[in-house]
Amino acid sequence: MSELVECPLMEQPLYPLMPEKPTLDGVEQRFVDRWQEQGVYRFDRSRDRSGVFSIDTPPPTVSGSLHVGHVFSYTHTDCIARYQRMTGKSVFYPMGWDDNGLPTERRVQNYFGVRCDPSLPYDPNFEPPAEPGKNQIAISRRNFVELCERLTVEDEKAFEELWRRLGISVDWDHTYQTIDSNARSASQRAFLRNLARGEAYQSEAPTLWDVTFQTAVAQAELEDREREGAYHRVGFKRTDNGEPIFIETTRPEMLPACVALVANPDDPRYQPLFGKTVKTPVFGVEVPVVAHRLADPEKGSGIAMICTFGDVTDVIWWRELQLDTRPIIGWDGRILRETPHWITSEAGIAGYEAMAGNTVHTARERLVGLLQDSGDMVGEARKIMHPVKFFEKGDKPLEIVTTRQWYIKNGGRDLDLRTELVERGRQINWHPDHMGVRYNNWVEGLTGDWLISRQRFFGVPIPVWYPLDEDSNPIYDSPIVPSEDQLPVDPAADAPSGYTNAQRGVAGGFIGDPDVMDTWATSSLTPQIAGGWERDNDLWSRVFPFNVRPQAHEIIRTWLFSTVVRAHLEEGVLPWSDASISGWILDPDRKKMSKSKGNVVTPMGLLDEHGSDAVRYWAASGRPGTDTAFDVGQMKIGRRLAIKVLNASKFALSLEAITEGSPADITEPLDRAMLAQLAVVVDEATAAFEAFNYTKALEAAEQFFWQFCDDYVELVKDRVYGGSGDAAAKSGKLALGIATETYLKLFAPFLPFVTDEVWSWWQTGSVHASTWPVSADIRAFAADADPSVIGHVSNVLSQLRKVKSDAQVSMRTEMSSATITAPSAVIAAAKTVEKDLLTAARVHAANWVEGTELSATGELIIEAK
RNA sequence: GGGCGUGUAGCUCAGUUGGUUAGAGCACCGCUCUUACAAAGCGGUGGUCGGGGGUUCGAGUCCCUCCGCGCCCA
Repeated sequence: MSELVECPLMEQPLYPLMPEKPTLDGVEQRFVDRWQEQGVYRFDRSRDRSGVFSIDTPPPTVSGSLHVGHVFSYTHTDCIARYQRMTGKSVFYPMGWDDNGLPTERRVQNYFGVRCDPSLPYDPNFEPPAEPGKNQIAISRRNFVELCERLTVEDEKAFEELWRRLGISVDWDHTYQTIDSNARSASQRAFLRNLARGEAYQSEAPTLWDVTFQTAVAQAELEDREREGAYHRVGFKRTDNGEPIFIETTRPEMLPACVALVANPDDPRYQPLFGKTVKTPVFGVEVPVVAHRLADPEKGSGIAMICTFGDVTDVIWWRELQLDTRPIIGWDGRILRETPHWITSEAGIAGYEAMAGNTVHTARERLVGLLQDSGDMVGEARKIMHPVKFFEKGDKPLEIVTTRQWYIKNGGRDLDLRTELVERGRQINWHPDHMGVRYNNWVEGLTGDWLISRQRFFGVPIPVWYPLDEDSNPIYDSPIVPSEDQLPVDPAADAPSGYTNAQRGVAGGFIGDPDVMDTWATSSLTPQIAGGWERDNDLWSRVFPFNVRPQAHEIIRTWLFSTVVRAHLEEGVLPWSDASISGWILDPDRKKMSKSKGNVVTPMGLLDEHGSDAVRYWAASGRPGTDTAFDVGQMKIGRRLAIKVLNASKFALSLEAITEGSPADITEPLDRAMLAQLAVVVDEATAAFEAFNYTKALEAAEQFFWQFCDDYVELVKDRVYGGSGDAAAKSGKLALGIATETYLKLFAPFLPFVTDEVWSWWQTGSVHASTWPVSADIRAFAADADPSVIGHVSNVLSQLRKVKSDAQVSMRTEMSSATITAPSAVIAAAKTVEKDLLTAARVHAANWVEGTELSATGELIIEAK
């Protein structure tokens, strides 16, 4: 008994919380819970704007599936967020869910077996059937939206679970949905202010139209797809002498909509024809031959027909040459049933009747038959490949129809605004820099304003009504708008002030605008929605303009640009100072990963298999803006790194590493040299993070850490055990402690779980709530040591190890003497730490020889067995 | 067709304003059961930097040109 009391060494170990066998098992769940309980990532709204770092987090489309790309890009942002938090900023990192739009509508239709009919009244007691029936049940828009909301709640849970498990440090108290009432209010408020300032307007104009979805499509949602088409060579007879003029068209079915032929003004073949007229074959309609620069002499026969509206070039010609309007395509994509008034000949009327009511495909077949019978078409159709415009989510070629739609000015028609928006793009700090070019190309290539109305259901309604005249015709020129305190409104369900719902659709009453806003018209307001614009002015003043918008490069033209437009119009500022653009995930064949190719991987499965830190390590190794290969190998390296952090830290702490001490305690040149190197690494990592280059910050930390483990720890081991006395041991313990604390902090943004695990053994609180290392503090302990010394010493140590490796003996083998040849600078460096070096290499005596190349030889002491 | 990016070891990638014999990790080969770590450690092999031309005392790096790949826009 008494012996135990008198023996201080039998007291508790220095770090009693350190486990006997450290492990990564279960760290994710343990710390996810702990962070939530302790509110580690809670936004501190006592801080003013200068103390805040705010992130305009991309709201994922929750009805889409989770994929590796999510893990990839959100990790990038999280690394930045964690760094900023550690530098002392209060980080505003909200999460949003993008529920709007077509994908959700489709899922709701299939899942519940319903379809939306906006003409129906809201049924507050509606319940969908337990199993979707054969026929879809028609329900009101509000009922439909409620089902959308019900379904997306489930989707959001899956996303939230993944983010938490991945260790994304968002503040879950600031979560929004792009369809929730705050988002609806913000979207409608912004729209009403655009309207009041003349920035939003409605127009009856040719509009790209998806016949499947029955909705208008904006320029930003277009994509060209290469499709097979065929040139049909068709003759138009001159009205003066009956000679045929041959055009080549891929859309012969548009012939009844023809308003002119067009050729390039410089084309000598057709110059004599300008000002003359021709007659359309079959229909016998007289049309002029006109000149325009956009007519391509190389294309087809060099002369083309202009129709209402076969393609976007037709629209330009129609507008600039002020041609007639002769539409023949309906909103359903079929040829209009009623024979147009401009077709008057008997043969023409008969020809039209053969096409009327048909799809364009059938109409084409019919008309080609007629043209061949009449001899107006020469030969067979000649097949070609050509680009055709599609809605990015659609699978039928777009038609152009004339409809009344809402627009917001975006510089597509107003040169001054365009100049301002180009300038805004220049003001953004792009990461990487070259992504700004995409913005610029897009803005300068705009051909019209932003079409924001959509003929869909699950979105934010356009908040206007129209009065009806005595004949029940809407008076579109004088829309009725709500006051801002009435928002959000649903014009399909709510009546405007001064009216009752009994007057809906009645002469002298009103109707609501039936349309909803484009998804981007809502998500362009994510800073406003998340930041509490006009809802929580206190919050707004602390977070706006935001610091950074993280996003993918393919939506620069849509999300990024539209957000700039809204902030510019409303606030006259940029919505954020920086944009950090992440790249794609490529599969090992360097193809973009996609579901259709069957090469996507379930993110949760990855986290289960490798651990969150390991997957994050892989993600963080993808440089900003760079496409990155999906690489399980990198995840395994990440896992090894996490385990190494665990083991190395345990070892350092078991050597009684300490952090309490003064610079005077660091007496050993080796320790100073290591700390000098560490200070440089801190500078590198800090500079990289300030430039949003998380990858470079990780590389700097990692490189230091491996060398620290391989060389410094080996070099200092014996001394810390007491081989050179107490003072020399204390110097090593303090240096080990400072280094351990520092590398844990440097790794914390990347490996949040393992670093907090180690932190919990010997420090209080969370490493994520600690402070980012300051190089000057470390440098104070390093005195004026040269940071390059460690590198030289490592190289010498390697050479001494090589002697043993070549002799195929254990590294524990003693050497009675060693001869080291090296440049003078290396010798000088090594000699400053000679005792540590020779002890670690188990060399009894060293002989230093100056030479150009580093090498070593030695006398090994082989003990007889 | 136009724009941007990219091409460095078998694979994944670093290579700062042009400056000694081009680096790291994985893989591979060899060694060491060493007391933090054998799912580990130590050592090593491996590249005419996509091809060609040019500027320069000197080019992975700058210029021209061609080729491959990716994305964006037509």
